[in-house]
Amino acid sequence: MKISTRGRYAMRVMVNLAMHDKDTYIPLKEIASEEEIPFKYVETIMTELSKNGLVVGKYGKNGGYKLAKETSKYSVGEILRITENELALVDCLDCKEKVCPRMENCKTMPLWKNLNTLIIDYLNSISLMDLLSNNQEFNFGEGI
Amino acid sequence: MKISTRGRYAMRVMVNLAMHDKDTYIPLKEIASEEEIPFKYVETIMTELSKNGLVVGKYGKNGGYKLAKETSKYSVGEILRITENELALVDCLDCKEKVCPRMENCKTMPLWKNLNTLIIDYLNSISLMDLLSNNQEFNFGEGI
DNA sequence: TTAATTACCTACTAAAAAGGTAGGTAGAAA
DNA sequence: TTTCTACCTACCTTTTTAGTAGGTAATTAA
Repeated sequence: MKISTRGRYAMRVMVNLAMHDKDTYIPLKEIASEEEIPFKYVETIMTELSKNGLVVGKYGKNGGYKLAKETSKYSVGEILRITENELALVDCLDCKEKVCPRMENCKTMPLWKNLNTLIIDYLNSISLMDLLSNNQEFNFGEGI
Repeated sequence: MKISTRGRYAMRVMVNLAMHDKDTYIPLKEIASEEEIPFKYVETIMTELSKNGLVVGKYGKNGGYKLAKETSKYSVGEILRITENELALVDCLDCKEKVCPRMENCKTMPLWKNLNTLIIDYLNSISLMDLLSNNQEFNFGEGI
């Protein structure tokens, strides 16, 4: 029950990009060193984000990565969905998996289902833009 | 970002116990076969639950396990806290870990912190008794 | 008192996942 | 044409997860 390093790194890189000028390409080398993330590792993450259209890469000198759209248009959920291998909390919830034969009268299933919904809904409700603000609470109540 | 098999098994065993008579000891062998969980594996889980006082074990013939208290007195959170190794979503949130040097100006930290609180609060709010009801929603709104 | 039954304990192992490396090729700009 | 960068493929190491094996220690029924 942990967010993987991949997912955390991805979020940090996205935030980092979000803090740069919207239209300039930032070399990954820079980001990696700023964020203290192993370059070669983050490279594999970025390739995936790029393939999924979340960032735009550009070859050659003055190349690098930039965001593909406005920070307000990214949800945290869509970023993590790519870097974590699907966000389903238990395999039984993952449509791609064969359905569990116990499902029908499994007393614990609703728990996972509800928890999963809670998490996904929350992650989908937070935008990359929200993270940039210094308000530590964004749209989640009560404080910490 | 998955609930471990350990945690899921633990929940199923607890629910199973909860459906039996409150005062009779149920041999683990029975539960394991009913729940189709490898006996030797679930044994290690039960020992832990027992050591932490969640269930009471009794040796010998007519021995087995029973719950230590009313089903309404268990929160799902307290069961999972034992079987998952701490529920903290990212290590940075785990008090036992050394504090991350980036913490101060980490833009992603509030996200994890809030999400973590959301999850823990939810798990703590659901009781074992809630799971027994056929109402698939217990105290979580909107439906699925 | 003995045999059966059960929890409890310790140690191991196999498989999978996570985290990280290495060494390239392809494309673009100075 | 050199330099810089993304992008691709394959591998390696460590950690975690899931599961086994083979006992010992209480307890009860016969």
